[in-house]
Amino acid sequence: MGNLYLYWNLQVTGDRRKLPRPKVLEVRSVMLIGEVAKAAGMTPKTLRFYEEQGLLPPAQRGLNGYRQYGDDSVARLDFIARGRAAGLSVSQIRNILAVREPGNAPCAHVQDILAGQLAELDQKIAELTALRAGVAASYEAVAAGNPATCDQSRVCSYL
Amino acid sequence: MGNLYLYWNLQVTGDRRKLPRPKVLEVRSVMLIGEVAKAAGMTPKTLRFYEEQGLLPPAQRGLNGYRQYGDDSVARLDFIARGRAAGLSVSQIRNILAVREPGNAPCAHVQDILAGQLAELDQKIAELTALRAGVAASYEAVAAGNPATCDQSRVCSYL
DNA sequence: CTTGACCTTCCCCCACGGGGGAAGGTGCAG
DNA sequence: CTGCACCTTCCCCCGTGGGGGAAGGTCAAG
Repeated sequence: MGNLYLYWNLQVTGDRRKLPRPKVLEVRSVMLIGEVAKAAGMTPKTLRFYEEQGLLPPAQRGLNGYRQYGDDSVARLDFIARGRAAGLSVSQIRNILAVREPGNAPCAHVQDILAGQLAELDQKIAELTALRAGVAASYEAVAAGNPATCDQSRVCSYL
Repeated sequence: MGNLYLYWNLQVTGDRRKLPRPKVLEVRSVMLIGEVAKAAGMTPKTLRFYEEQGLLPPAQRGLNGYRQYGDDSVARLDFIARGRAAGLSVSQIRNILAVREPGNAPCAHVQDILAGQLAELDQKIAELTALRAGVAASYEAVAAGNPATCDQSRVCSYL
């Protein structure tokens, strides 16, 4: 966990003279990618991947080129994690986040996406249930049959 | 649809003189990869892929290098298609077929695999059902909420 | 003879969600 | 000074189930 000082901010904008020393004007904490990844239960690789995929805005860089993250990044990553745990794909999460960018709440959009997710889940559940019924029928047939009666010409007459 | 003649068989072993002409000693029908693929509702690419993956034995080759298939291949491909339709992975199907190779019926093995499939499907259905419940709860929260009350610091307070 | 429809091998490509590891820079401690 | 742990970019890899297309051989018909 590093610290970001006004020192740095003003160095960027030009004048650094007459400014208080570091440790005096601490502005906000800055985390390295590994720390923020750990805080979000992910790996640095995953964070770079999310940035590349547009789930995270291009991170601020320190003078050494290191990515700098604040607590808001952890919150955003938590949101992403919740979305993925909810079965949303990366692109769906990107859609939600993109809609929010301008500042307007994406609730309606989120609602649409969630409705789509519900329909998709119902579809998948129905497919798997039908598949399960078919597999169960095959299983019953195999369990009831005698291996000796297997039709050699069909590899397995029960499947 | 081509025809395989004794002619070819004996040409391979050497002496082809004194042999009956083709069309006389027809032995069995031989299909090209495209025909057999079409009969099985697949593409030639898929058949080569299955051969590479060990689902099909390395095909016999004609003198021109073309793969040669018989009706047994269609039956085997139908088995594979049934297995895939039943949700079996390529490697699971390979296991079943491998067990059958020596000649013993793999019914017990098939039964084990189907039992595993059932357990796996039940697991997946349970997961998706739980996920659906969570998504539905989020949906209800979003639908009941007022966008104006969105907590800007949390991206979307309902997810 | 030419054309078209087959076939062969070869290698690269898709989505998905990242992981592995190389080669090189950085920062702090001993 | 030398480790060590961290960071950077880069490119390739996993598994799943094939698809696309190039470059070249083969075969029958017109």
